Amino acid sequence: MPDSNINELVNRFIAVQFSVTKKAESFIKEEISSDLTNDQHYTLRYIHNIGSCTSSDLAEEFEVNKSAITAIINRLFERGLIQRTRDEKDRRVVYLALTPKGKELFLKTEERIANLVESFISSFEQEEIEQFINTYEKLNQILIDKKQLEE
Amino acid sequence: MPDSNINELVNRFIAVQFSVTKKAESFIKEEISSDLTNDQHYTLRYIHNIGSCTSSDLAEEFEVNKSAITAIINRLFERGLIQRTRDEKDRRVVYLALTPKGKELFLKTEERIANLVESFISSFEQEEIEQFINTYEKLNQILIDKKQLEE
DNA sequence: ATCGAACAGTTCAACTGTTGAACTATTAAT
DNA sequence: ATTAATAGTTCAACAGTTGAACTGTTCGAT
Repeated sequence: MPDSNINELVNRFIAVQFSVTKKAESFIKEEISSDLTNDQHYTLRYIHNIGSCTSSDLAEEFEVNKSAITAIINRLFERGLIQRTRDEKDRRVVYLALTPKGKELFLKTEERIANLVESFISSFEQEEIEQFINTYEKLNQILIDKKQLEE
Repeated sequence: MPDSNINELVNRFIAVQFSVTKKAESFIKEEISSDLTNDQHYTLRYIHNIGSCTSSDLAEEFEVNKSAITAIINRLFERGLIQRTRDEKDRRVVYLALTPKGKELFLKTEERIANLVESFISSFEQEEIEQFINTYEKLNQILIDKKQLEE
């Protein structure tokens, strides 16, 4: 790629990534804040999609310390949205899963978010948005690979 | 767009947007956390790019309450990175600008971030990344329009 | 078989960022 | 002139985060 353009592309990318992220977070918050914070929703989403996981899994996925996860899980646990189950074979491990109440609340908020996202992306031609998501997923893979190189 | 695909696109979009954002934030933090938090950097960036602005401008741009901006600005002010100047015509208004020290620190951290972003996007063919950023900017405009409809 | 290292998770203090209400100071409106 | 509105700050309360210290458990090398 010629150097003449790459700085401009980098700056455009930084600006648009920042702006879209801020606005998307703000729309999601508007939609769900009466029920959950955004981070609480993302936590429920991860556990729901994977079925059951540990604090360490979440810490790795969200790239934060385990103690940050403990704090989030404690709040969800106190509200009866998450259950903790000790592994009987390795008693250090605690499995996290959604309670029925947690699952119900998650599905409700996730549906609102999906409707929101659909209202945005349905403005595009299917081919354009598919190409966009394909490139976005490639970028994600590049980030994952770079992360693993660090370890 | 046919309904059969749109749910899948929505889910892929939600997943990849979340994952890229988390990882990007984490890389940036790794790069600059010895000097600034990410939010502090974004604050300096906005003020630097626009030259001079008010707390209210920042609150609108970042979609948070003005008191959240006061807290961030206080920390940057105490470190001598930002200066406050009262408007002599309308003495309610306070203009924020970077001090030389603030500008120097900002340029240093911004360069590190630009190098990071460049290392990611230079993996792509120029045409693909340009198309990606074009669509991303369209999406940004859709979010801006939707935001304005709410007001 | 034991004992020290490694691991999973928690607790705690300290910090950043956020909200929303109450407040100060100033300007605008009628 | 009095009332409204505006710009910004302060404060208490909360969510999220870090990093160190801790508990309890398992693994591994001798």
